[in-house]
Amino acid sequence: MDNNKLLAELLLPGIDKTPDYYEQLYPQRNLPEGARVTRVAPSPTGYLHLGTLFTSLINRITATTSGGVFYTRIEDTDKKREIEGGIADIIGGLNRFGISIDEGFVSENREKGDYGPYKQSLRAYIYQCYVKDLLRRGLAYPCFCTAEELTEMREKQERLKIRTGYHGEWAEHRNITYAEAKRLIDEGKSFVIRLRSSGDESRRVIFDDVIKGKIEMPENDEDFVILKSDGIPTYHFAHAVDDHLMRTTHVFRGDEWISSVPKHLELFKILGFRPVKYGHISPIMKLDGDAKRKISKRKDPEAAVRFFAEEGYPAEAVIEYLMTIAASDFEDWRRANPTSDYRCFKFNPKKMSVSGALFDNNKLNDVSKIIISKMKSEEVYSLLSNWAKEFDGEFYGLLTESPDYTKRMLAVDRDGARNARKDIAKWNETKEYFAYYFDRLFSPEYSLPERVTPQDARAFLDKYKAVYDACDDRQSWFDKIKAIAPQIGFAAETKEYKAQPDSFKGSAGDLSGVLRLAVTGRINTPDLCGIMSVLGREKCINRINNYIDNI
RNA sequence: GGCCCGGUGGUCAAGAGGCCUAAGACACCGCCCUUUCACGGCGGUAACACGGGUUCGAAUCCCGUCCGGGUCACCA
Repeated sequence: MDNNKLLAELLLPGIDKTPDYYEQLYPQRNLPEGARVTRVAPSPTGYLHLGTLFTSLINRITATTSGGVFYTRIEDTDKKREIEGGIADIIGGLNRFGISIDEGFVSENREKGDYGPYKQSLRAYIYQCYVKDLLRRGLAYPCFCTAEELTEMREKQERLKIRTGYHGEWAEHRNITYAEAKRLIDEGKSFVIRLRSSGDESRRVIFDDVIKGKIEMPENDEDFVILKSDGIPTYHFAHAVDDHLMRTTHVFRGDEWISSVPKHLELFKILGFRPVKYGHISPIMKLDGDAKRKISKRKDPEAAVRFFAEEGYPAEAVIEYLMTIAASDFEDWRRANPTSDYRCFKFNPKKMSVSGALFDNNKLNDVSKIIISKMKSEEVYSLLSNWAKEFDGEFYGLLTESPDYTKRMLAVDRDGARNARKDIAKWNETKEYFAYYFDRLFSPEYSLPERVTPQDARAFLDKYKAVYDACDDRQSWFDKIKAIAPQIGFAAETKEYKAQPDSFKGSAGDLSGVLRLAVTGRINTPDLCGIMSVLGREKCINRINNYIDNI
């Protein structure tokens, strides 16, 4: 047996499957021409991050647009950094945001599909078969350097001002013999397996990124690690093997990966795999002082997708906003198709921004307001109460005490309104917004509109009480106010007042302001007539009386 | 520092040599509508990073400078 084969047996004994076996086990997918197979491969080292959601959305919509498959794969090759509940949060989050998963992990512990297992820690044996094959072919070798030795080497390279890394002359164990390796192993030394790179730094590798276009870089010539000392592959190796075996066609991932594309391409080549198409996504940025930077898990609460749920942004709004960043033609499409599901949008990665977009809260709020304004009261009731149940117990109690009352409240200026209000962006604003509907939250200030004296206010309210009828429709409701106005020196019509401001104390509008303040404690509200009708006679009269007593 | 990528209003962006006196959206301001506030309508402020080329003509092509971002692990 030659050196390579001896080495392969020494390093990975008991690994007896060959690449051919897996090629047959995971056949080509039977999909129509042009269908794209995409995936998202989160690592459970933290909770669902905005960037991961964004990446998932792009991969999802790409698969959808092309009639392909979108799957999830858990990249848990770094056991040290893994956190409890990470998978549940990530997969659960994708589900909550309506990113449907065709294959792979569909919940914390359930996976489906024929290309599994979809968790890398369960695929160790597969990777090792491929590594062993590389070893036999002389394309990989063991390296016994310790972390300290590697650091020392890098420092030396830095001192010498030459390119750092384990390559060329610096690749200490590149030509290790079977005998040496055996001796070191017998001594109990641990080792990693490195690729024996045939790349040349002076040659260029060119690839066509579906988002960024043509990119040219020096070839990889580093003998990077493919199998760690614990027998688990590095990201690079797992990516090549998994995406090939799972028959992925397109990989959309964060653009921090661009610089490792030469490594990946080299791997695809020596493994005999057809390379995937890459699309590198620019990160979502945030303004920090006046510097733009990648949104960060540690510093920015909005980095965790959970934040949006807590704030009470409807999932649909977050996705809609993300779509506007993802595709520059999305808003045009939306204008042309105001009621279509975003999933019907034909996504074209060429329309993606090449540079990172600043996260724009104004825009998110606007998008969210539009979405909420289109909902009917039933839908608002269901989403709002679900939100409150999780994040505001007191409000939840109030909201669900009388669902019918709450729904009538939500219907004001909404169901059947010709112009939808756009004043709610997220559910955590609604407790304050709807406060006057609930005695427990109602805390009036007893102020007066400009131009109205306490005497006039009382006079108006006394007269109003006498004619008030809780069943009045909008028109008769306001007609009554207009009828009272001239009796106490106010103009019935605003125009009248504006034409001759000196002839009147104010207009009927000022008087409705008095009523508004009395009943809601606010100077601005949605349609007062509607509000009073939801509140009911008893509450309105009580509040009017209290107001009269307190001004 | 090496290697990549990028730079159009405050933000997201359209723009592929003449259609650019540079779209649209968000934000901001004003007016109109109006029982308040919104909604809606109309209008406004505001940008091609800089310097050289190429060309009859440059936001668009080339070079340089500056600025921003990413990456250089047994992390993904």
